Amino acid sequence: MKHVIEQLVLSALDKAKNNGELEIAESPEIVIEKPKDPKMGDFSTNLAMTLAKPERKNPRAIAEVICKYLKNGGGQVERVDMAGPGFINLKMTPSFFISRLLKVAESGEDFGSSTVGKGQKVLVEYVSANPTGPLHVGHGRGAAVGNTLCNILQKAGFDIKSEYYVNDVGNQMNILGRSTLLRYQEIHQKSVEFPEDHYQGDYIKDIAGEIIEKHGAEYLDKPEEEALPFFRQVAAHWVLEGIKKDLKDFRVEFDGWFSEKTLYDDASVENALAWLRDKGYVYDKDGAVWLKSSAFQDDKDRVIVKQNGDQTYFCSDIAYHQNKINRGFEHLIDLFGADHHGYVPRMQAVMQALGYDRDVFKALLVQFVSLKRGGEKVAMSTRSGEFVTLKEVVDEVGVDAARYFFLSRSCDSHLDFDLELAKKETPENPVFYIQYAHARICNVFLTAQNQGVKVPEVSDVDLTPLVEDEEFALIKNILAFTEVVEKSALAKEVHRISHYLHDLVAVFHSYYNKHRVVTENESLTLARLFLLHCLRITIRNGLALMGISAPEKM
RNA sequence: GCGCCUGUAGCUCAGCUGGAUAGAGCAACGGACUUCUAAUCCGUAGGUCGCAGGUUCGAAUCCUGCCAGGCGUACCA
Repeated sequence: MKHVIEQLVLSALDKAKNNGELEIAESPEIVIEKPKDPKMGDFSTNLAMTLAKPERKNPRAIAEVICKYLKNGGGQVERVDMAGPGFINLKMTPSFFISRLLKVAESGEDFGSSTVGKGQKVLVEYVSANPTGPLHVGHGRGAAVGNTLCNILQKAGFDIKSEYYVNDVGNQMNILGRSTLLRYQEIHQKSVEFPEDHYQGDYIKDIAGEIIEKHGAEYLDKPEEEALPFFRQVAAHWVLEGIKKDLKDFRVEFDGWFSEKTLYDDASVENALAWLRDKGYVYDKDGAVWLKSSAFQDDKDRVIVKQNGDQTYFCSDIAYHQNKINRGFEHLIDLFGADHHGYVPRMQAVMQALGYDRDVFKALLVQFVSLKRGGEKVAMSTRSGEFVTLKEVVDEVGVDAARYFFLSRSCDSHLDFDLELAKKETPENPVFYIQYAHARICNVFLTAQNQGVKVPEVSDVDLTPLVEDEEFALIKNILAFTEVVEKSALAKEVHRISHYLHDLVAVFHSYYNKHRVVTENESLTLARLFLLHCLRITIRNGLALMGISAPEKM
């Protein structure tokens, strides 16, 4: 919608330039805003103020010229005036909004989509938690944000694929296997010492128990070298399947699950290293192999092969990200927990070493979640196995509430997640506010239906009965949806959607309390129903982006 | 020490990349259900935007320096 206004302003500038009233040496950036006070108009621009310097004129004088040429705005501009230090305020005609509202109904599920992404191929990698134990709340935040970011980017016209990178090789896997083996022996009354750095969680005992069910004491007397691969494989599979299920239950699905192991099997890691070594970005020191990441703005060089010959995770990350680019992705977005932020410069260094622009890689850092229960902090520690899992949270508060809490805060601020609050079905809990609006609208349609009124078709609806300020406030808010999605996509800021929906729905609730929709006046009823129809589409589409349900009844 | 994030109403947070009188929700207080769901609405009250400088027509927003909290600073992930 603002693009249209932009065009109007641009053409006004052109005319002013052609008539010699303004110089306009270079075309300025047009910023269209919504004035704080609706009395000021529907749109405003500070253009005259930004032009003051290059034009060497008083901003008010410039504004006056622009206003003059804006007045013939193709019959869409009702009023244009200058205010304050040089703001230009525009008020549009009702038909300007009405004609656009019709398109909302036409677009339906598609409303909100745009082409700002220009079909650029983007790979979003998120969660990617080590498959050594169940996901906890922190992963949940990453999952909700990553999933929603994909939805938003897609809606904004990016070509998105999502991926979970499975670290299925390395020392962590060995420890997982060994933890399971030890528990297995323990259950068979064998006295074992369970090391502190092994996985303490009860799920390890569950896995061992399942192995016993199928294989009994078969592995009890086998040497560790023989038993370990089996336990490692079974445990890894068990954990990964659990993760997949938890995510699915959380409405998070991936386009792909990428196994780290395959990068070793097909020699990708080896080849990447050889290539980098050939370029002189890899060298040997102290018996280890290093990447010269300091050549690309990283603090220091990083080890990729340890003294003992094991590769670091960072090593296969190089091959993995090269692999992503080889698959044709133009932008790589990784979601990291805040504790991984040290990884960002070294990944950007990798991009450069591989010969790409460092900005091809973008990390989205998601800050920590601190879990509370009625204001009291819930302690969490992975090592001791005392963590609150995603599943537990979802079981307790439900998917909708959990996702809403994760998605309504900016990623780079710490999140206080209060389980008691998320669970409450009272006005203290903001989750239901949006859903309630949707249910209310559905109920209005039910009432209308019971009285034999049908929702009008786009082709024959008469919207002239819509005259109330609140109605136009609603229409304007609905029409802003596409821009919100666009901006949210470009800024990669997921939380804008929930704030937008909250504001949108507030306007509705207020309207609902003031005006009746289903009345004796048929043409008015039809027009209002149509407006609500468009509103319902917007709420549904917005909630769909966030992966939150839109209930018809509450 | 260095790096990243954060500091806005009693609490939880927005503030659209420098604009007009800093906004919501919750909590507090006062009102609105014989009328499409009161999980709602209307109103009142609540602020030295961490502190101090700087940049300009204009700063919560940009720059510098402090202060406070979180997270990093591994041949762990």
